[in-house]
Amino acid sequence: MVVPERKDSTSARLTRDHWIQAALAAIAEGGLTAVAVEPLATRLGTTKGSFYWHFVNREALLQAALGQWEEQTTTVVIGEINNAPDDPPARLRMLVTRVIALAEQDAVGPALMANAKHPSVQPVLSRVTRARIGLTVDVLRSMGFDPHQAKLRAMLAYSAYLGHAQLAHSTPELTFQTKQQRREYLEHVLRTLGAPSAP
Amino acid sequence: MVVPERKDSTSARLTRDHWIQAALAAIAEGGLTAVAVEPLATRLGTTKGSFYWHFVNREALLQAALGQWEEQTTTVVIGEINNAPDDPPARLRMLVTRVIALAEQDAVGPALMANAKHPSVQPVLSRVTRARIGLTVDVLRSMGFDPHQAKLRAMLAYSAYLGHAQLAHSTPELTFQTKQQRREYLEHVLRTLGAPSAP
DNA sequence: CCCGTTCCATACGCAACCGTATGGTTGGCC
DNA sequence: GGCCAACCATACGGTTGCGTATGGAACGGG
Repeated sequence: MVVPERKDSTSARLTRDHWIQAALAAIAEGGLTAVAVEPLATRLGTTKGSFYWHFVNREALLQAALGQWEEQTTTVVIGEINNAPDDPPARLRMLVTRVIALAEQDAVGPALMANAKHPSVQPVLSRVTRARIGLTVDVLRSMGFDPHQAKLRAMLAYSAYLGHAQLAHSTPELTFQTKQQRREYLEHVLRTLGAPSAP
Repeated sequence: MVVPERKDSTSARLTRDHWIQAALAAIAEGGLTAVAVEPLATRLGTTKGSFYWHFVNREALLQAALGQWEEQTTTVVIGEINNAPDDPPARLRMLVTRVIALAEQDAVGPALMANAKHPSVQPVLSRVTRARIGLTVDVLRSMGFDPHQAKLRAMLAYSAYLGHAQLAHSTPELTFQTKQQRREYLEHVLRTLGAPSAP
Protein backbone atom coordinates (compact mmCIF):
# COMPACT_ATOMS: atom_id res chain seq x y z
CA MET A 1 0.00 0.00 0.00
CA VAL A 2 1.59 3.25 -1.12
CA VAL A 3 0.33 6.30 0.66
CA PRO A 4 0.14 9.15 -1.84
CA GLU A 5 2.64 11.72 -0.76
CA ARG A 6 1.64 15.16 0.20
CA LYS A 7 3.30 17.84 -1.93
CA ASP A 8 5.17 19.50 0.86
CA SER A 9 5.69 17.16 3.73
CA THR A 10 6.48 20.03 6.04
CA SER A 11 2.96 21.43 6.00
CA ALA A 12 0.29 19.04 7.10
CA ARG A 13 -2.58 21.33 6.15
CA LEU A 14 -3.45 22.56 2.71
CA THR A 15 -4.21 26.04 1.55
CA ARG A 16 -6.57 27.25 -1.13
CA ASP A 17 -3.57 27.82 -3.31
CA HIS A 18 -2.45 24.21 -3.18
CA TRP A 19 -5.74 23.26 -4.78
CA ILE A 20 -5.37 25.93 -7.43
CA GLN A 21 -1.92 24.74 -8.38
CA ALA A 22 -3.14 21.18 -8.55
CA ALA A 23 -6.05 22.27 -10.72
CA LEU A 24 -3.74 24.04 -13.16
CA ALA A 25 -1.53 20.98 -13.35
CA ALA A 26 -4.59 18.86 -14.01
CA ILE A 27 -5.77 21.17 -16.79
CA ALA A 28 -2.36 21.00 -18.38
CA GLU A 29 -2.42 17.23 -18.38
CA GLY A 30 -6.00 16.32 -18.99
CA GLY A 31 -7.97 19.39 -19.92
CA LEU A 32 -10.87 20.98 -18.11
CA THR A 33 -12.56 17.70 -17.28
CA ALA A 34 -9.50 16.64 -15.34
CA VAL A 35 -10.38 19.22 -12.72
CA ALA A 36 -12.25 16.69 -10.64
CA VAL A 37 -12.51 16.99 -6.92
CA GLU A 38 -11.92 13.47 -5.79
CA PRO A 39 -8.99 12.68 -8.10
CA LEU A 40 -7.32 15.96 -7.12
CA ALA A 41 -7.86 15.13 -3.48
CA THR A 42 -6.13 11.82 -3.97
CA ARG A 43 -3.24 13.51 -5.77
CA LEU A 44 -2.88 15.89 -2.87
CA GLY A 45 -3.09 13.09 -0.35
CA THR A 46 -6.27 14.38 1.22
CA THR A 47 -10.02 14.05 0.81
CA LYS A 48 -13.03 15.98 -0.40
CA GLY A 49 -13.57 17.20 3.12
CA SER A 50 -10.65 19.55 2.68
CA PHE A 51 -11.77 20.75 -0.71
CA TYR A 52 -15.29 21.70 0.25
CA TRP A 53 -13.96 23.75 3.08
CA HIS A 54 -11.82 25.91 0.77
CA PHE A 55 -14.27 26.10 -2.14
CA VAL A 56 -18.02 26.03 -2.43
CA ASN A 57 -17.88 23.71 -5.43
CA ARG A 58 -15.87 22.54 -8.40
CA GLU A 59 -16.77 25.58 -10.45
CA ALA A 60 -15.26 27.89 -7.84
CA LEU A 61 -11.94 26.08 -8.10
CA LEU A 62 -12.07 26.36 -11.87
CA GLN A 63 -12.65 30.08 -11.71
CA ALA A 64 -9.85 30.56 -9.22
CA ALA A 65 -7.46 28.56 -11.38
CA LEU A 66 -8.43 30.48 -14.49
CA GLY A 67 -7.94 33.74 -12.67
CA GLN A 68 -4.50 32.68 -11.58
CA TRP A 69 -3.57 31.65 -15.09
CA GLU A 70 -4.81 34.90 -16.57
CA GLU A 71 -2.85 36.88 -14.04
CA GLN A 72 0.41 35.05 -14.60
CA THR A 73 0.19 34.64 -18.30
CA THR A 74 -0.56 38.26 -19.07
CA THR A 75 1.46 40.14 -16.50
CA VAL A 76 4.59 38.10 -17.02
CA VAL A 77 5.10 38.66 -20.73
CA ILE A 78 3.50 42.04 -21.01
CA GLY A 79 5.37 43.46 -18.07
CA GLU A 80 8.62 42.07 -19.33
CA ILE A 81 8.19 43.66 -22.75
CA ASN A 82 7.05 47.00 -21.49
CA ASN A 83 10.00 47.28 -19.16
CA ALA A 84 12.37 46.42 -21.96
CA PRO A 85 14.74 49.01 -23.42
CA ASP A 86 13.32 51.27 -26.06
CA ASP A 87 15.05 49.57 -28.95
CA PRO A 88 12.22 48.42 -31.24
CA PRO A 89 13.94 45.52 -33.03
CA ALA A 90 15.21 44.22 -29.72
CA ARG A 91 11.71 44.36 -28.33
CA LEU A 92 10.36 42.31 -31.20
CA ARG A 93 13.12 39.79 -30.72
CA MET A 94 12.40 39.65 -27.03
CA LEU A 95 8.69 39.21 -27.62
CA VAL A 96 9.15 36.40 -30.09
CA THR A 97 11.78 34.60 -28.04
CA ARG A 98 9.82 34.91 -24.85
CA VAL A 99 6.59 33.87 -26.47
CA ILE A 100 8.03 30.81 -28.17
CA ALA A 101 9.35 29.68 -24.83
CA LEU A 102 6.00 30.32 -23.21
CA ALA A 103 4.22 28.41 -25.94
CA GLU A 104 6.32 25.37 -25.19
CA GLN A 105 6.02 25.54 -21.42
CA ASP A 106 2.44 26.48 -20.82
CA ALA A 107 0.12 23.59 -21.54
CA VAL A 108 -2.85 25.31 -19.96
CA GLY A 109 -3.42 27.72 -22.81
CA PRO A 110 -3.96 25.06 -25.48
CA ALA A 111 -6.19 23.12 -23.12
CA LEU A 112 -8.37 26.15 -22.58
CA MET A 113 -8.61 26.88 -26.29
CA ALA A 114 -10.29 23.53 -26.67
CA ASN A 115 -13.02 24.51 -24.23
CA ALA A 116 -13.35 28.09 -25.31
CA LYS A 117 -17.10 27.97 -25.23
CA HIS A 118 -17.24 27.14 -21.53
CA PRO A 119 -18.86 30.09 -19.77
CA SER A 120 -16.03 30.45 -17.27
CA VAL A 121 -13.31 30.08 -19.86
CA GLN A 122 -14.64 32.28 -22.62
CA PRO A 123 -14.14 35.68 -20.99
CA VAL A 124 -10.69 34.79 -19.67
CA LEU A 125 -9.54 33.61 -23.05
CA SER A 126 -11.01 36.60 -24.76
CA ARG A 127 -9.19 39.02 -22.49
CA VAL A 128 -5.87 37.21 -22.71
CA THR A 129 -6.04 36.96 -26.48
CA ARG A 130 -6.97 40.57 -26.87
CA ALA A 131 -4.14 41.68 -24.59
CA ARG A 132 -1.56 39.63 -26.42
CA ILE A 133 -2.59 40.75 -29.86
CA GLY A 134 -2.65 44.31 -28.60
CA LEU A 135 0.87 43.97 -27.26
CA THR A 136 2.07 42.61 -30.57
CA VAL A 137 0.45 45.46 -32.45
CA ASP A 138 2.18 47.93 -30.16
CA VAL A 139 5.58 46.41 -30.66
CA LEU A 140 5.14 46.38 -34.42
CA ARG A 141 3.94 49.96 -34.47
CA SER A 142 6.95 50.99 -32.46
CA MET A 143 9.01 49.49 -35.28
CA GLY A 144 7.46 51.92 -37.70
CA PHE A 145 4.68 49.90 -39.26
CA ASP A 146 1.45 51.79 -39.83
CA PRO A 147 -1.60 50.63 -37.86
CA HIS A 148 -3.02 48.60 -40.69
CA GLN A 149 0.19 46.75 -41.43
CA ALA A 150 0.78 46.25 -37.73
CA LYS A 151 -2.62 44.62 -37.29
CA LEU A 152 -2.14 42.28 -40.24
CA ARG A 153 1.28 41.23 -39.04
CA ALA A 154 0.15 40.87 -35.47
CA MET A 155 -2.67 38.54 -36.44
CA LEU A 156 -0.32 36.39 -38.43
CA ALA A 157 2.22 36.45 -35.63
CA TYR A 158 -0.29 35.53 -32.98
CA SER A 159 -1.73 32.75 -35.12
CA ALA A 160 1.77 31.42 -35.57
CA TYR A 161 2.29 31.55 -31.82
CA LEU A 162 -0.88 29.63 -31.09
CA GLY A 163 -0.06 27.06 -33.73
CA HIS A 164 3.44 26.64 -32.41
CA ALA A 165 2.04 26.01 -28.96
CA GLN A 166 -0.33 23.42 -30.34
CA LEU A 167 2.40 21.67 -32.26
CA ALA A 168 4.79 21.67 -29.35
CA HIS A 169 2.26 19.96 -27.12
CA SER A 170 0.45 17.69 -29.55
CA THR A 171 3.11 16.42 -31.92
CA PRO A 172 6.45 17.54 -30.55
CA GLU A 173 8.18 14.92 -32.66
CA LEU A 174 7.37 17.00 -35.74
CA THR A 175 8.95 20.20 -34.46
CA PHE A 176 12.56 21.20 -34.79
CA GLN A 177 14.66 19.27 -32.34
CA THR A 178 18.25 20.46 -32.37
CA LYS A 179 19.38 23.74 -30.92
CA GLN A 180 20.76 24.74 -34.30
CA GLN A 181 17.45 24.13 -36.09
CA ARG A 182 15.56 25.98 -33.44
CA ARG A 183 17.86 28.95 -33.66
CA GLU A 184 17.46 29.11 -37.42
CA TYR A 185 13.71 28.86 -37.13
CA LEU A 186 13.66 31.69 -34.62
CA GLU A 187 15.71 33.87 -36.95
CA HIS A 188 13.44 32.98 -39.84
CA VAL A 189 10.36 34.01 -37.90
CA LEU A 190 11.98 37.26 -36.83
CA ARG A 191 13.04 38.07 -40.38
CA THR A 192 9.59 37.28 -41.70
CA LEU A 193 7.69 39.31 -39.14
CA GLY A 194 10.03 42.25 -39.21
CA ALA A 195 10.62 42.38 -42.94
CA PRO A 196 9.85 45.72 -44.56
CA SER A 197 6.56 45.82 -46.41
CA ALA A 198 6.57 44.99 -50.07
CA PRO A 199 5.65 47.98 -52.21
CA MET B 1 -42.42 16.49 -23.64
CA VAL B 2 -40.54 16.92 -26.87
CA VAL B 3 -39.60 13.73 -28.60
CA PRO B 4 -36.08 14.19 -29.99
CA GLU B 5 -36.35 14.09 -33.72
CA ARG B 6 -34.57 11.53 -35.74
CA LYS B 7 -32.11 13.05 -38.19
CA ASP B 8 -33.78 11.76 -41.30
CA SER B 9 -37.35 10.90 -40.68
CA THR B 10 -37.46 8.78 -43.81
CA SER B 11 -35.18 6.07 -42.40
CA ALA B 12 -36.39 4.42 -39.27
CA ARG B 13 -33.24 2.41 -38.78
CA LEU B 14 -29.77 3.76 -38.20
CA THR B 15 -26.53 2.77 -39.84
CA ARG B 16 -23.03 2.65 -38.46
CA ASP B 17 -22.34 5.83 -40.37
CA HIS B 18 -25.06 7.78 -38.61
CA TRP B 19 -23.29 7.16 -35.35
CA ILE B 20 -19.95 8.20 -36.82
CA GLN B 21 -21.37 11.47 -38.07
CA ALA B 22 -22.97 12.12 -34.72
CA ALA B 23 -19.67 11.38 -33.00
CA LEU B 24 -17.81 13.85 -35.21
CA ALA B 25 -20.41 16.50 -34.51
CA ALA B 26 -20.07 15.80 -30.81
CA ILE B 27 -16.28 16.12 -30.96
CA ALA B 28 -16.64 19.42 -32.77
CA GLU B 29 -18.94 20.76 -30.09
CA GLY B 30 -17.67 19.25 -26.89
CA GLY B 31 -14.38 17.53 -27.49
CA LEU B 32 -13.52 13.90 -27.04
CA THR B 33 -15.46 13.45 -23.84
CA ALA B 34 -18.63 14.44 -25.66
CA VAL B 35 -18.48 11.15 -27.49
CA ALA B 36 -20.72 9.47 -24.95
CA VAL B 37 -22.99 6.65 -25.90
CA GLU B 38 -26.16 7.55 -24.08
CA PRO B 39 -26.18 11.26 -24.95
CA LEU B 40 -25.50 10.45 -28.59
CA ALA B 41 -28.32 7.93 -28.54
CA THR B 42 -30.69 10.57 -27.25
CA ARG B 43 -29.55 12.99 -29.91
CA LEU B 44 -30.21 10.38 -32.55
CA GLY B 45 -33.57 9.55 -31.06
CA THR B 46 -32.63 5.99 -30.23
CA THR B 47 -31.09 4.02 -27.37
CA LYS B 48 -27.91 2.25 -26.42
CA GLY B 49 -29.40 -0.94 -27.77
CA SER B 50 -28.78 0.35 -31.27
CA PHE B 51 -25.27 1.51 -30.52
CA TYR B 52 -23.97 -1.71 -29.08
CA TRP B 53 -25.20 -3.56 -32.08
CA HIS B 54 -23.11 -1.42 -34.47
CA PHE B 55 -20.05 -1.05 -32.25
CA VAL B 56 -18.42 -3.18 -29.62
CA ASN B 57 -17.82 -0.19 -27.35
CA ARG B 58 -17.25 3.52 -27.15
CA GLU B 59 -13.64 3.21 -28.18
CA ALA B 60 -14.62 1.56 -31.44
CA LEU B 61 -16.84 4.48 -32.33
CA LEU B 62 -14.03 6.87 -31.54
CA GLN B 63 -11.63 5.03 -33.78
CA ALA B 64 -14.14 4.92 -36.61
CA ALA B 65 -14.82 8.63 -36.30
CA LEU B 66 -11.12 9.44 -36.22
CA GLY B 67 -10.54 7.30 -39.29
CA GLN B 68 -13.29 9.09 -41.14
CA TRP B 69 -11.87 12.46 -40.17
CA GLU B 70 -8.36 11.51 -41.23
CA GLU B 71 -9.63 10.27 -44.56
CA GLN B 72 -11.65 13.37 -45.36
CA THR B 73 -9.27 15.90 -44.01
CA THR B 74 -6.21 14.64 -45.84
CA THR B 75 -7.58 13.44 -49.15
CA VAL B 76 -9.69 16.51 -49.72
CA VAL B 77 -7.01 19.17 -49.54
CA ILE B 78 -4.10 17.12 -50.74
CA GLY B 79 -5.96 15.74 -53.72
CA GLU B 80 -7.19 19.14 -54.66
CA ILE B 81 -3.73 20.63 -54.62
CA ASN B 82 -2.05 17.82 -56.47
CA ASN B 83 -4.62 17.97 -59.24
CA ALA B 84 -4.16 21.70 -59.58
CA PRO B 85 -2.47 23.22 -62.62
CA ASP B 86 1.28 23.34 -62.57
CA ASP B 87 1.51 27.05 -61.86
CA PRO B 88 3.44 27.28 -58.57
CA PRO B 89 2.18 30.65 -57.30
CA ALA B 90 -1.37 29.63 -58.10
CA ARG B 91 -0.86 26.42 -56.15
CA LEU B 92 0.34 28.32 -53.10
CA ARG B 93 -2.64 30.63 -53.35
CA MET B 94 -4.96 27.68 -53.67
CA LEU B 95 -3.39 25.93 -50.71
CA VAL B 96 -3.63 28.94 -48.46
CA THR B 97 -7.16 29.83 -49.50
CA ARG B 98 -8.39 26.30 -49.15
CA VAL B 99 -6.68 25.80 -45.86
CA ILE B 100 -7.97 28.98 -44.29
CA ALA B 101 -11.48 27.91 -45.23
CA LEU B 102 -10.87 24.47 -43.79
CA ALA B 103 -9.52 25.96 -40.59
CA GLU B 104 -12.72 27.87 -40.08
CA GLN B 105 -15.07 25.02 -40.90
CA ASP B 106 -13.48 22.03 -39.25
CA ALA B 107 -13.86 22.16 -35.51
CA VAL B 108 -12.73 18.58 -35.07
CA GLY B 109 -9.07 19.30 -35.68
CA PRO B 110 -8.68 21.77 -32.82
CA ALA B 111 -10.63 19.48 -30.53
CA LEU B 112 -8.26 16.63 -31.30
CA MET B 113 -5.18 18.76 -30.73
CA ALA B 114 -6.35 19.21 -27.18
CA ASN B 115 -6.35 15.47 -26.59
CA ALA B 116 -3.26 14.67 -28.59
CA LYS B 117 -1.95 12.31 -25.98
CA HIS B 118 -4.94 9.99 -26.23
CA PRO B 119 -3.66 6.69 -27.63
CA SER B 120 -6.26 6.61 -30.39
CA VAL B 121 -5.78 10.23 -31.35
CA GLN B 122 -2.01 10.47 -31.30
CA PRO B 123 -1.22 8.43 -34.42
CA VAL B 124 -4.01 10.01 -36.44
CA LEU B 125 -2.88 13.48 -35.57
CA SER B 126 0.71 12.63 -36.24
CA ARG B 127 -0.06 11.32 -39.72
CA VAL B 128 -2.31 14.23 -40.65
CA THR B 129 0.18 16.80 -39.40
CA ARG B 130 3.05 15.15 -41.22
CA ALA B 131 1.08 14.96 -44.45
CA ARG B 132 0.05 18.58 -44.33
CA ILE B 133 3.50 19.90 -43.55
CA GLY B 134 4.87 17.69 -46.29
CA LEU B 135 2.38 19.08 -48.76
CA THR B 136 3.32 22.61 -47.83
CA VAL B 137 7.00 21.87 -48.24
CA ASP B 138 6.31 20.45 -51.69
CA VAL B 139 4.37 23.48 -52.81
CA LEU B 140 7.08 25.81 -51.57
CA ARG B 141 9.81 23.78 -53.21
CA SER B 142 7.93 23.90 -56.48
CA MET B 143 8.10 27.67 -56.14
CA GLY B 144 11.86 27.50 -56.18
CA PHE B 145 12.74 27.57 -52.50
CA ASP B 146 15.54 25.28 -51.49
CA PRO B 147 14.67 22.43 -49.10
CA HIS B 148 15.90 24.23 -46.04
CA GLN B 149 13.98 27.43 -46.75
CA ALA B 150 10.94 25.41 -47.70
CA LYS B 151 10.94 23.60 -44.39
CA LEU B 152 11.31 26.77 -42.36
CA ARG B 153 8.51 28.47 -44.26
CA ALA B 154 6.31 25.41 -44.12
CA MET B 155 6.61 25.19 -40.36
CA LEU B 156 5.71 28.82 -39.96
CA ALA B 157 2.85 28.44 -42.43
CA TYR B 158 1.45 25.39 -40.72
CA SER B 159 1.74 26.98 -37.30
CA ALA B 160 -0.15 29.96 -38.64
CA TYR B 161 -2.83 27.64 -40.01
CA LEU B 162 -3.26 25.87 -36.69
CA GLY B 163 -3.40 29.13 -34.84
CA HIS B 164 -5.92 30.55 -37.24
CA ALA B 165 -8.11 27.52 -36.71
CA GLN B 166 -7.85 27.96 -32.96
CA LEU B 167 -8.71 31.62 -33.12
CA ALA B 168 -11.62 31.10 -35.46
CA HIS B 169 -13.21 28.61 -33.10
CA SER B 170 -12.26 29.98 -29.71
CA THR B 171 -12.50 33.74 -30.04
CA PRO B 172 -14.03 34.45 -33.45
CA GLU B 173 -14.90 37.94 -32.28
CA LEU B 174 -11.21 38.81 -32.42
CA THR B 175 -10.69 37.74 -36.01
CA PHE B 176 -11.26 39.84 -39.08
CA GLN B 177 -14.94 40.20 -39.77
CA THR B 178 -15.57 42.01 -43.01
CA LYS B 179 -14.96 40.51 -46.44
CA GLN B 180 -12.57 43.35 -47.22
CA GLN B 181 -10.45 42.77 -44.12
CA ARG B 182 -10.36 39.06 -44.77
CA ARG B 183 -9.25 39.57 -48.35
CA GLU B 184 -6.46 41.85 -47.25
CA TYR B 185 -5.33 39.41 -44.60
CA LEU B 186 -5.26 36.61 -47.15
CA GLU B 187 -3.13 38.71 -49.46
CA HIS B 188 -0.83 39.61 -46.60
CA VAL B 189 -0.31 35.98 -45.71
CA LEU B 190 0.37 35.06 -49.32
CA ARG B 191 2.87 37.88 -49.73
CA THR B 192 4.61 36.93 -46.51
CA LEU B 193 4.87 33.24 -47.25
CA GLY B 194 5.85 33.67 -50.87
CA ALA B 195 8.24 36.57 -50.44
CA PRO B 196 11.72 35.97 -51.80
CA SER B 197 14.32 35.20 -49.19
CA ALA B 198 16.26 38.06 -47.77
CA PRO B 199 19.92 37.96 -48.79
C1' DC C 1 -47.15 -15.19 -45.17
C1' DC C 2 -43.55 -16.85 -42.55
C1' DC C 3 -39.29 -17.08 -40.60
C1' DG C 4 -34.51 -15.97 -39.92
C1' DT C 5 -31.56 -12.10 -39.75
C1' DT C 6 -31.04 -7.53 -38.57
C1' DC C 7 -31.87 -4.03 -35.65
C1' DC C 8 -33.65 -1.78 -31.39
C1' DA C 9 -35.73 -1.05 -26.35
C1' DT C 10 -35.51 -1.92 -21.60
C1' DA C 11 -33.71 -3.37 -17.42
C1' DC C 12 -29.83 -4.30 -14.75
C1' DG C 13 -25.18 -3.99 -12.34
C1' DC C 14 -21.10 -1.29 -11.92
C1' DA C 15 -17.97 2.68 -11.42
C1' DA C 16 -16.74 7.60 -11.17
C1' DC C 17 -17.77 11.79 -9.52
C1' DC C 18 -20.56 15.67 -7.28
C1' DG C 19 -22.26 17.75 -3.22
C1' DT C 20 -24.05 17.41 1.85
C1' DA C 21 -23.90 16.18 6.60
C1' DT C 22 -21.66 15.36 10.57
C1' DG C 23 -18.28 14.39 13.73
C1' DG C 24 -13.46 14.42 14.61
C1' DT C 25 -8.47 16.83 14.72
C1' DT C 26 -5.36 20.29 14.94
C1' DG C 27 -3.52 24.74 16.00
C1' DG C 28 -3.01 29.23 17.90
C1' DC C 29 -4.17 32.18 21.65
C1' DC C 30 -5.32 33.51 26.45
C1' DG D 1 -4.28 23.53 29.39
C1' DG D 2 -8.57 24.79 27.75
C1' DC D 3 -11.37 26.57 24.02
C1' DC D 4 -12.81 28.42 19.64
C1' DA D 5 -12.00 28.46 14.99
C1' DA D 6 -9.90 26.44 11.20
C1' DC D 7 -9.33 22.35 8.88
C1' DC D 8 -10.08 17.45 7.49
C1' DA D 9 -12.17 12.37 7.19
C1' DT D 10 -15.95 9.47 6.42
C1' DA D 11 -20.36 8.12 5.17
C1' DC D 12 -24.29 8.89 2.47
C1' DG D 13 -27.50 9.85 -1.58
C1' DG D 14 -27.89 11.39 -6.28
C1' DT D 15 -26.52 11.63 -11.15
C1' DT D 16 -24.29 10.18 -15.35
C1' DG D 17 -22.22 7.18 -18.16
C1' DC D 18 -20.36 2.27 -19.54
C1' DG D 19 -21.27 -2.28 -20.81
C1' DT D 20 -24.33 -6.78 -20.73
C1' DA D 21 -28.38 -9.48 -21.19
C1' DT D 22 -32.50 -10.52 -23.11
C1' DG D 23 -36.79 -10.09 -25.38
C1' DG D 24 -39.20 -7.92 -28.93
C1' DA D 25 -39.97 -5.34 -33.45
C1' DA D 26 -39.00 -4.71 -38.39
C1' DC D 27 -37.68 -6.28 -42.72
C1' DG D 28 -36.80 -9.06 -46.84
C1' DG D 29 -36.22 -13.45 -49.37
C1' DG D 30 -38.33 -17.83 -50.14
